[in-house]
Amino acid sequence: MAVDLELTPKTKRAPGEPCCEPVVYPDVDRERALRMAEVAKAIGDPIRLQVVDVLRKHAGKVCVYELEPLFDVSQSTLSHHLKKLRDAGIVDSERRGLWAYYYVLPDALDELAAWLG
Amino acid sequence: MAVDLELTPKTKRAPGEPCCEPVVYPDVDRERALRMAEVAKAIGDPIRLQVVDVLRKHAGKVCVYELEPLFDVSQSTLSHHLKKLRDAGIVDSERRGLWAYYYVLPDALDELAAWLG
DNA sequence: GATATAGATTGAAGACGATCGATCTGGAGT
DNA sequence: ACTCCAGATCGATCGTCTTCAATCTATATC
Repeated sequence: MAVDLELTPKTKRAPGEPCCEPVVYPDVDRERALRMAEVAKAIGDPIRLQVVDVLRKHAGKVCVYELEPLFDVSQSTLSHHLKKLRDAGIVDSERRGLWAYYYVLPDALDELAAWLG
Repeated sequence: MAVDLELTPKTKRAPGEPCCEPVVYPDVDRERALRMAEVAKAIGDPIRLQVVDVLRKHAGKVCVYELEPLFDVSQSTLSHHLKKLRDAGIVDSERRGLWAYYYVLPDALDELAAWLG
């Protein structure tokens, strides 16, 4: 039960059989991982992913009213999804009269896209 | 609610003020959205994202034993995260002796990466 | 066979997410 | 002023996620 202060991992391994290459650290640091994971999580729902797809293809602005019939969820649920996308910094909206126009923020997906390769 | 087959939206809009362009359909169909969202959700956690990053940078195989000290979570939590990545089809593992070697499956991230641009 | 170890699984806690109907808000039309 | 409508928010339900300690399962060494 003696404590081993060597550079080797916390317990001995089978002699003559190295486990694997030396310990490696992630190239992506925790902050970057948090940012990218937040974006990934936001598009980690099929409805939100399709919403982003529609908004991207219509580079202009699309109002929630037109979005609604495309998805098989209630108005409040869609509104909730849009809020998630807003909170993740992927989309933003602009109000004109009764309608709210949504659009994908430029560069919002770039870091994740670049990491994915 | 299913997509409305009429050309006009379900209620009248303010006269003289068109809401927006005609209804558009997502280019990404539901099945593709489900597949991509599953992958996005799997990397939608900072630890899992960093795990994938380490495994990708070390195109070979890295065992869980080497992975453990890199992350500030218990062994069972890390094992659980690895299972999520396996279930999402992002990584796979191979057992050799006591150790389990993980690697990112080729093409696993391609569809999402391509969609993100 | 006995013991140690890498890793998966289980069970439980608490936080978080998706969804809905109902309600609230604030512009527009009458 | 009153009504109507697009959209946001609220409150509730129910399921999933993250996390841990504890246990189980193979494999390796003695």
